[in-house]
Amino acid sequence: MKLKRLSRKFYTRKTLTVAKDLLGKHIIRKIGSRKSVGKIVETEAYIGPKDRASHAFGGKVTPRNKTEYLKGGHIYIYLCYGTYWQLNITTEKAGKPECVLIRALEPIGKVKSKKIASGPGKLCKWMKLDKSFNGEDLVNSKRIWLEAGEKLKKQQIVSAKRIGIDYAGIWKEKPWRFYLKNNPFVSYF
DNA sequence: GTACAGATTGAG
DNA sequence: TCAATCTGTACT
Repeated sequence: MKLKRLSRKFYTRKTLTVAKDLLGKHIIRKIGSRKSVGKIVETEAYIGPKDRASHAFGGKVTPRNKTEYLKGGHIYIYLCYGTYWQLNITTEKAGKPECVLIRALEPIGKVKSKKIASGPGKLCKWMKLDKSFNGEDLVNSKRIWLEAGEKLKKQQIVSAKRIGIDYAGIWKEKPWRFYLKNNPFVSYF
C-alpha cells in the first residue's frame, strides 16, 4: 500500500473538518535513520479568538501562540505544567488562530507498550517532540509529516466534550473532541 | 523583578 | 482525588 503525504489543501479547510479527517491518519516521525509511526485516534479542535479555551482567545498574540496564526499544516507545540508538551496542527489560512490538538496515537510497528501515546503529553514524549518543532511545516519537513492512513466509516467517529478545560465556561461543553469508537488507545472514554 | 495559572499525568 | 513541575504572561 502506497501512502501519500497530506498536502497543504488538507490543512487549510475548516478546523472542525480537519479535526475529524485527521482521525486514522498516520504521523511519521523520523529520528535519525529510524521511523516512528502512529495512527491518530483522538483530536480536539480549538477555534481561535472566540474559543475561551484557545490560547488565541480574544485575538491576542504572544510569543508563545504566534505559530498558531500560521497557515494550515504547521506545528504549534507548547509546554504545559512545565512538563508536558502539547502537539497541535494549525488549520485554516494565515492569520486565523485555529488548530487541532492531537491527543492520542495508536503506535504502529515495534512498540512494547500499548499505552505509550494515549495522551497529549505522552505522545510527544514517545515521538521526542519538543520546542524545536514549533512552527515546523508538515508539508515540507523531513523529520515529521502526515500520511493518509486507512479510510474510516462515519460510524467509527465519536464526538465528545473536550478535556481539561473546565475554566472555559460554556466552551467546555462544545463537542469538539473526536475519537475512534472502541479504540483502546484514546485517553478518555 | 515577582507572582501565578495551566489544552496533564501518574500515584494514592 | 491530588500534587508535581516550570515556562510564559501579567503585573508592580
